[in-house]
Amino acid sequence: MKKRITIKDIAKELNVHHSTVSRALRNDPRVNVTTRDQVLAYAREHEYQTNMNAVQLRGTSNNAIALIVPNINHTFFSDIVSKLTNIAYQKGYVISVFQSNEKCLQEKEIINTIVRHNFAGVIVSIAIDTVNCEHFSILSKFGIPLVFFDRISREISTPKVKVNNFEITESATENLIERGYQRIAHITGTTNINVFSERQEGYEAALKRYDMQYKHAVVINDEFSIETGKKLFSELWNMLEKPDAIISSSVHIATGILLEARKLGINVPKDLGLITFGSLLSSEIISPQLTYIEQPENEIAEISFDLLEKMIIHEIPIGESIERTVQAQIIFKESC
Amino acid sequence: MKKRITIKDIAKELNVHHSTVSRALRNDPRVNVTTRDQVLAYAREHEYQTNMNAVQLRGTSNNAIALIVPNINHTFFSDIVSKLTNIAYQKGYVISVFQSNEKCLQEKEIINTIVRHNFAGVIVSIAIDTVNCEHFSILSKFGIPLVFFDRISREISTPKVKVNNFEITESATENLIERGYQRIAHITGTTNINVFSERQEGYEAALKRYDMQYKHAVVINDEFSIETGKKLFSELWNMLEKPDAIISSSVHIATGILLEARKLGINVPKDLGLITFGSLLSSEIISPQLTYIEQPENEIAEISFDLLEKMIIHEIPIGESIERTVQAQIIFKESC
DNA sequence: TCTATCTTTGCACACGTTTGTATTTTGTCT
DNA sequence: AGACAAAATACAAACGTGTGCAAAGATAGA
Repeated sequence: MKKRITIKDIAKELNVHHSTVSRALRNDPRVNVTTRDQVLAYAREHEYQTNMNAVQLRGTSNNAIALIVPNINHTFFSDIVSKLTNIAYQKGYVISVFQSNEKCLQEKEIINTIVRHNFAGVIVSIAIDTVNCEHFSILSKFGIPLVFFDRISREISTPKVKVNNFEITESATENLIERGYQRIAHITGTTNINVFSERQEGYEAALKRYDMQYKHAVVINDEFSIETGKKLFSELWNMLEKPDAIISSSVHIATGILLEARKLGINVPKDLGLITFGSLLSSEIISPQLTYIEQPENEIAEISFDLLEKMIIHEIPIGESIERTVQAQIIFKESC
Repeated sequence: MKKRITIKDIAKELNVHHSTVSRALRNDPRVNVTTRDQVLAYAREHEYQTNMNAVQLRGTSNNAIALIVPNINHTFFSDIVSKLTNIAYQKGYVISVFQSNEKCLQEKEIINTIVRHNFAGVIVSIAIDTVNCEHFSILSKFGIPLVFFDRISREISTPKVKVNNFEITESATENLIERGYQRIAHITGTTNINVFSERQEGYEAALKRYDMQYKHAVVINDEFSIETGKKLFSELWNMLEKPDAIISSSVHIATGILLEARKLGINVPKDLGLITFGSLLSSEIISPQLTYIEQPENEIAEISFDLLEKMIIHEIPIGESIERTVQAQIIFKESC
């Protein structure tokens, strides 16, 4: 466990000034080729590593990006995390991933951490728990680029990447109607999140256009789990006016519904139509296979990173209000 | 976009020296209560945030931990990432997650990044691609604590958390034998990873004890995907000596096998027994349900963090060779 | 009032880099 | 050889904090 080697150590050893070493390491043309090679050789041999704290303190450069997601272990987010990490790596940036656990308080503290550590930029999908987005404004105050994706805040003016939730849910609802379903229920999350409110609006728009009288929206405050889906469906099925089709914002919920329906001997898709947002890895093996709405994770990751990078290199000013929408699509299978 | 406020700014404004401000912010008893309150009030009002780069440069404290996993979007790892992130958050540490993509080269560069950014400690599960673990030794050289989990390196002397792969695979194999399966195949990964070699050894030990003549191990170099599983099984089923049971190291592979078997009209578990490591979220809904080996992700995360923290606070010296083994268990379902 | 002790604040340096400017060395041409 | 430009190097300051030590101020005891 030896002490970390610095440019001053190298300088002393080679009888030059440390500023020369600094320049040599960065291939500055002002330093003589032979001394540069000497420095590089010595540095390589002694495993010199730049101290990024010093570099960042000085404010010269900064390649650290922060990514905040509500959950790391949900497919939608873990896919995006994975993609973003790879894109960033390829472009010479380093991504740190943070998990808000859907809690506003944790989100706040993460933001503070990010400011304290001087990250070059932040990509966020906000927590369900978050109603007031005030804590994000500190980033702009400190001049830190910010990009929202999927779950965005209307209050904060900054680039955003979102999915066409309204249109795709409207379309899904219309599809169910045209297939003859009469009583379509919508299971979604709290409406302070744009994603869920837009889906709800799309659902309602379709019902209205087709002049359907049945309307039933369920807002889930529980965890989006299979268990919750089961419980929810058995409640739903005990109501006077049972639905004959369901659109679910969560594939876990939908899976729970499917399981419970199967247990109750309900035929999907005959007695119950089902469309869900998102898919499971094992979707193929489930019978009946779920019709699902596929969101373009790759595209979301790419656009988000692109926007952030443009902000970092000042191609896009901080606070600019750009909104990019990507297209989800319905993948028709057997459940409707 | 105002400039970041520093302790010197506060000092100037309050007509005290910045060292006093520094002490006040950290509740040093040496500073007068009234001036301390003044400082704290001013800091709060102007949203002062410590510059961690300066703090870390000075070497006073460091609460940043790095976590390297082969893939973020595989259940086993994303669960551990999620748990670890939460534990760390709760204890006042900040976790940055890195993804090696199973590539040794990326792993190396991540290690360098970690050294450059002065992380307080590292938790790693190594990439499949990694045969030579030399690049990890730089961490000890720089005095950075290191803990391996699941996929560990035998070469490096440092705390390690592993699963009882040998015993559990031996037990799984014995179970299949006692249920009457005669030709058991083992599908696993490259043997330079301890996880896979230990499983292979457990498999062989069981065969030997029961004096079974059929032995067939398949090492997968492809991606652990459903597609690979399908292809693999159709190959396997075309061999002269077909297996009548399979133990799979990957749930994706097992799922592919199940799908392909179903397609070929093979009855699971009658014609083919199947046990897999790991499970899918939707495992419940698949028919037949897969018998799987459950690994205690929570425990792995907890122990790993605990060991790392002890190293950070010097309760465990760097380079200490501790090995903790957690117990996996077989969850019996319908596939065998 | 004077010394002794305790409390509070100021001073200066260090952490490892980068960079503008000053200084030295080298090379070229007359 | 001398003058001058060009190349190479050295110097110093700065980024924001933390800390040992000195200094100043306050308090108390005699």
